[in-house]
Amino acid sequence: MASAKTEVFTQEEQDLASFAKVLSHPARIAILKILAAQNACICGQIVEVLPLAQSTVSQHLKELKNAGLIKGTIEGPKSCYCINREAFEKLNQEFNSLFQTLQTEIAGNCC
Amino acid sequence: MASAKTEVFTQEEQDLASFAKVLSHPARIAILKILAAQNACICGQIVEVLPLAQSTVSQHLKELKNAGLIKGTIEGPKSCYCINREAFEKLNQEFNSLFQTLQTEIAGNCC
DNA sequence: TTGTATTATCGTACAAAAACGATAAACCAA
DNA sequence: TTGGTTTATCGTTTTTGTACGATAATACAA
Repeated sequence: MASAKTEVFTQEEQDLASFAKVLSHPARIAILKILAAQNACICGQIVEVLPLAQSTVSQHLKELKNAGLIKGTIEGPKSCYCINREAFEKLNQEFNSLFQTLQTEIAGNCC
Repeated sequence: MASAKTEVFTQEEQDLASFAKVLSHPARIAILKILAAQNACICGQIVEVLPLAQSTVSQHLKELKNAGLIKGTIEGPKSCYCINREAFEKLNQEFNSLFQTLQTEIAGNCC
């Protein structure tokens, strides 16, 4: 937060940080699991399961959607959400790339 | 933040969210890369590279250390930090586990 | 058209994160 | 011991995140 002097960090670092931020709340992880496990794509079904107000769940869904991790379509008065597989494949790759970098490029630990 | 009603979410969800939160700032990702790439384990060297105040860098280092992602040892007046490989292996596994769950357990997309 | 159900958005309150300067703490060198 | 170097911590300010209730918007049913 604050200024963050975001200009200085690489695009990759900022992208990864943004994705991580979306995953940094247990409610959003729970929502993703719900979407993945069932066809419970309707917002109301998620509200029933989670102990959060409808407006709060809707807010989390919005963030997940803004990040591209889920897709949403309107079905009449209802809204249908589901996992965006392509996005997660990309995200998975980015994380793995970071992990590989961190684990392999160690020239020799000093601790 | 706020209450977060953390009691309701599973331990796995909370753990993953905590790890993600640590990675949710580009400065911390940059610090991890610096530690991995060089033997620049000294706090001062990181301060030189990043456009952040020394106190801010120290704060980020503390968070990384609290999360167990890096190890730190005191060398006289200096502090030496380095990547905790074991922690990253575990983190990598947890993320991969989540990604697999999200990508495989889709019973049939509705969007 | 009127009502009902569902979801999104607005406004607000509070908690947490991020940044910085200043200062304290720790250790080595002279 | 004194002074210099390095890092951690404290105090503060600003920004962001989280949560909720209330309300608006949307579309279907009667």
